[in-house]
Parts: sequence; structure tokens; C-alpha cells
Amino acid sequence: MTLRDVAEAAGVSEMTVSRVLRSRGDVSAQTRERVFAAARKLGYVPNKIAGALASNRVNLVGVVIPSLSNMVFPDVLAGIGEVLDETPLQPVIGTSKYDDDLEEKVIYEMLSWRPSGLIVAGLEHSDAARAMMANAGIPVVEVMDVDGDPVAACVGISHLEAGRQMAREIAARGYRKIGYCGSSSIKDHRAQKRRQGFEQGLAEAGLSLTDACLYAGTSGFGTGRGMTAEILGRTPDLDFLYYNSDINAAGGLLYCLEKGMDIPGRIGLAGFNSFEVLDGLPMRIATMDSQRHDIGRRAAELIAANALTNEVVTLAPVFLPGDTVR
Amino acid sequence: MTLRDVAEAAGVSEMTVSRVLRSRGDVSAQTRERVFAAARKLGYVPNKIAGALASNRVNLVGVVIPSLSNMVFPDVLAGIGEVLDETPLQPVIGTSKYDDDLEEKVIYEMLSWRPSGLIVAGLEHSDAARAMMANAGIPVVEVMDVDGDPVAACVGISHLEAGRQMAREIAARGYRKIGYCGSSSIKDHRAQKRRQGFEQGLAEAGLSLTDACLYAGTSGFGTGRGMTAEILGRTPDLDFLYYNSDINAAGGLLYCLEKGMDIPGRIGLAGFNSFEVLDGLPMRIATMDSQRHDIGRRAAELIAANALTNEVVTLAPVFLPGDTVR
DNA sequence: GTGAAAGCGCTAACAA
DNA sequence: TTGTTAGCGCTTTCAC
Repeated sequence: MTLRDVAEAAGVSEMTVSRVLRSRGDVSAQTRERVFAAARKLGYVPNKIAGALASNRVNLVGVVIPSLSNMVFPDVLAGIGEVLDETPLQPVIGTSKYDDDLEEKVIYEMLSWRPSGLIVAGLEHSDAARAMMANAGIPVVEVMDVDGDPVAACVGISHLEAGRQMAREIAARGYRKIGYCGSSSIKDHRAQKRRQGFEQGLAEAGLSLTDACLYAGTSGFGTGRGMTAEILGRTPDLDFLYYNSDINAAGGLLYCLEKGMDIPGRIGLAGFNSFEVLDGLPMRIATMDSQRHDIGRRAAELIAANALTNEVVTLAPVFLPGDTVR
Repeated sequence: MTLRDVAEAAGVSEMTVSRVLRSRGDVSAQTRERVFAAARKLGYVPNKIAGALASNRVNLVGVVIPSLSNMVFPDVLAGIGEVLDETPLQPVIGTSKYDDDLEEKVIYEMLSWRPSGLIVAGLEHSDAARAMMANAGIPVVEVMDVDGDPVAACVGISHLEAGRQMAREIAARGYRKIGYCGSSSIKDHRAQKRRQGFEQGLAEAGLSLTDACLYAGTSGFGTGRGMTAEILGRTPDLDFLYYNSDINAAGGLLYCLEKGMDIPGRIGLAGFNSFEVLDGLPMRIATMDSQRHDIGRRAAELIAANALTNEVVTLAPVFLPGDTVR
């Protein structure tokens, strides 16, 4: 089923069919109707492969993220989608599973489709991936994080600063024996930066981390619960726990409540990300809104504007005290 | 940057370059090296658009799901990804936002790229969408649900039967005043089928639904909490609550525990889906594993095998009693 | 083992 | 307003 078939059925040239189906140029209402009728009758679906090759235009935007299971990324995608819905552009998602080599392959695959733009999560990539992004000749935006050396445009928050700010909030509230619960994966660059900023912030307040508990695997209530049990078992006099994610913090919260601990008096808790699903826990967890929806929007806006810039857009995360800090 | 550039740099024909880069046919080791070197030096990225047009092969599999925010679908995608990772095929995701017209457009867009297969969630589609799927000429698989009239191959569970089975389990455990909490959206076909099956199952046990509470919007702890407060406020003597989703059930669980209710004695709770993140709640919620990971795998296997069949694969959901039923 | 010619289905550019 | 021509970058096919 090709344009030619439709053209024959409608008794016009292929070019006229092409014009009608793309609403380009002037075509008489009568011809247009005949073409539409023929296309509909034949169930014609245009071949974008051929169209893209001929026009040298591909209305796709590659989006490379580590994972879809981490609730952070669907929110970024939602922001991207909102903006691209107003344009002819369509996002195409690829996942890197937190693996730089796989990310490189995914980026390569995407670029081989000659998309109109590329959005990649994070600033840490293989040299080859960085080279591809730099030479892609299309708008490329690195998202989520601004602490590093972007190859291209960049939209995100400073996770270092987010950690530092959290430390300041905690210190100002008089917590002194502070523990950290997070991922042991060095691949989780942003969580590592938050922890680093957090420790810096504590140092600036004359404090330091008393204990830390790390896990391998996925975040979850069970994970948060387990880490909390472990760290409090080891260091019972901690008066604050900072978690890499709200999900883990929620597990910790449930654990502490079950143990009858006074929150936020005896112990305070804070997480990161601000997930809407969690509204409805016994207490609202102190957290920081990571602005991921806006990050998606801003990145998509740069792509939609065909901006070949290297500008860095730094958004400010917002501290939400909730109920788990004094 | 085209094949021609690489060919010139390597001093061979375009055809030889093409063969080397696709590892097709016999090329001398020496020539192959020269070509690789040239390609690497130039940073050549093949143009899949042109390749696809010439070879009439597109190694993409379209996957159309309602939403990425609903944790159900990332699990299905993970199953699909696992299988396709063993093949040259790549999934491309599109979302319909629970809108039949949008779904139709997304399917149309996908088919216009001439993918090697198509996976679509659900059995309810516009007539045009059904026609496209029937005439796509590629393997098409409808997933999640088997209660209905598939156009193509189909892999899923019976949500009617899942609801019925849950009703049997509840009735067998002696619960008698039963409430349902779920979505008011008629677009959530599978939840509607579970409810319908649930009511049938209750009827078979000589019972009926005492009350129901519906919400518009997204599921979440807050939503579950709110529905639970409302339905128990209205009908305080309910002894069981069946939720459309574990997420809402979790909110209900937290609410009931706060009110000091005896679970599962005074009241029992059950949800649907079995989400791993929720392991770690104060009690394990009674639920049903929806087999979504396997559904993804089986669907992808049909695509990978290039199966142009209309077979229906019915998987069996598994009842998990947890701690919230007697 | 390598190359030349033709053409995939469409659109840009120009002609009528 | 409509049609004609050329060609996008690759792969298929066939020749050497």
C-alpha cells in the first residue's frame, strides 16, 4: 500500500496525494476530498520511513533515562510530553539501566534514526557517548543534574546544593546525631552528590555524619525499614535520618512509628523527591521537591525551539518540611 | 556523514562498507579493519532511515500502554524488554492516556514507521484502531486482559475471574458485609471487570456488595485513605474492603490501623496487583499477582517469533493472602 | 572478496 | 492548482 495506489484510486498524481495528506500547498477542495476518500477506503498508512528519508526530517525526540521503574522518570517524561504535545515532535524513550555502556548503545541507536533532538538523563557518560552528543548536530539536553560538565544544554537542579540545603535545615532545627541511609551504588551519581553536599552542609554547621547505612538493590518500604532497623540498632542515639529517597524514608517512618518513637521530637526524618502517591502516610515526610516535571518541560522547550545552545538551566529544589522535622 | 564518506576514506566501495558494518557476507580481515578504522575516525553513525527503507526491515516493536505513571506498565515493559534484549528488536513506547482517540492516533503513528510488531494494552479500542491492528500485516498482541474480543493475539489474565476468585476467598473466610473502593472511570476497563467478577462471585456465595466508594483521579495512599474514611463513615459495620489497587488498599490499611481497628479480625482488606515497593507496610496486603511481568514476556515472545496467530494466552493470577484477611 | 546498478516510498524543487 | 523529475542513503541483486 503506497502513495501510488492512493494516487491511482483517486485519479491524481502521487504528489497531489502527498500534499493532501500533509496539508501542504494549495489543493482544491474537490481533489482533496477525492484523495481522502481513496486513502480511507484503502486504509492507507503513510510510510514515515520513506517520508523521513526524502524530507530529511524526523519528528522524533530521543529520551534516554536509566529506568522506568524509578518513579522519578515518568514525571520527567510527563513534563516532556506536555510540551511536545504542542508540537509535531514525539518522544521516543530508551533506558540505560544505570549502565554507561548500555547508555552509549542506546544513544547510538537513537541517533541512527536521526531524531530532531535528544534528551539524556545525567551528566556522566562514556567518552564515546559524549562525543556523539557533541557532534549530533541536533539540540541535545542533559537533564536532572547540573553538577558537572555538560556536553550540551543542561536542565536540572544541583544535587550537591540540595544536600547542603537539607543539612542546613536539619542543623538549624537542632538535630545533632545524624545518620544517612542510601544506595551503595556509585552509579547513582545524583544520590551520591546529595550525600556529598549533605556532608559538606553538616561540616559547615560544625557537624558530621554519625553513621551511614547503604543498600544494594531497589528502594522500597522494606528497604527503608531494613536500613532504619540496622542503623538504629548500631547507633541507637541518632536523632536524625536522611534518606536518599522518599520511598525509603517512608519505610523508615513506618518502622519508627511502630517502635513508638516520637517523630519529630526524639528523631527526625527526611527524604528526597516528593512523590504524590505517598501523600497519605501517617505523617508527611520532610523532603525536597526535585522539580522533575519542570525539568522535563524546560528540556522539551529547548528541543522544540531547536536550540543548539549549551545553556545551563538551574532550577531550585524546594524544601518541604512536612511533619517529620521539628 | 554517509556511507560514501566512509567508503572514500577507506578506499573501498559503499557496498563493502555496508557489508562490514552489518557483518554480512565475506570481507577480508584487512578490508574490514580499514573500514572500521575509517568509520571510527569519522564518527560515522549509520542512517537507519535509509537502511530501513532499502531493506524493508524495521527492528522496532511498538508498545502502546495507557500511562507510565501507573506502576503496572513499567513491569510489563520490563518483561517485554527482557525478551527483546535477546533479539535485534527494540521496543518503542507510546502512551494513550486512557483515551481511545489518542490511542488510535498513537497506533497510527507507530504503524507508519512500519515496525516489526505491535503490542497494545487492553481489548477495548476504536473501530479504526481495530481495523489497523487487524490489517497491519505484522504480529500484533493485545495484552493484560482476555475478557473480550481480541483482534489479534492476546496475552493476559481474566480480570472477571480475578474478581470472582477474590470474592470466593473472602466469602470462604466468613466476611459478610463487603465494600468496594475503586475508580469511577469507566475507562478503567480492567478494574471494572474485576468489580463485576467480584460481584458475581459474591452472588454465587449468596452475598452482595453492601457499599461502594468511587474516586476520580489517581490512586494513592491519600486516595485510599479518603475512600476508606468515607465508606466506613457511611457504613461502619462493613467487615471487608476490596480495593481496585494495592496502592489504594495501602492507604486504607494505614487508615484502619490508625483508628485502632483489628485487622483482619474486625475488618479485612484486599487489593490488586502485588507491588514490590509496598513490601514493608505494617501488614502485607491481601492481593492478587497480576502476572504483568510474564504477560510482557509472553507477548514479546510472540512478536519475536513473528507469530501472525490469533492465539489467546490466558495466565492465572495468584491469590496472595498476606496478613489482612483471616 | 568486491563492485555497479537499481530502487525502496516518499518529498523538494521546479515546471506547466 | 497540479504534475514531473530527481534523489534522500542505504541494501538487494547480480556481475565480476
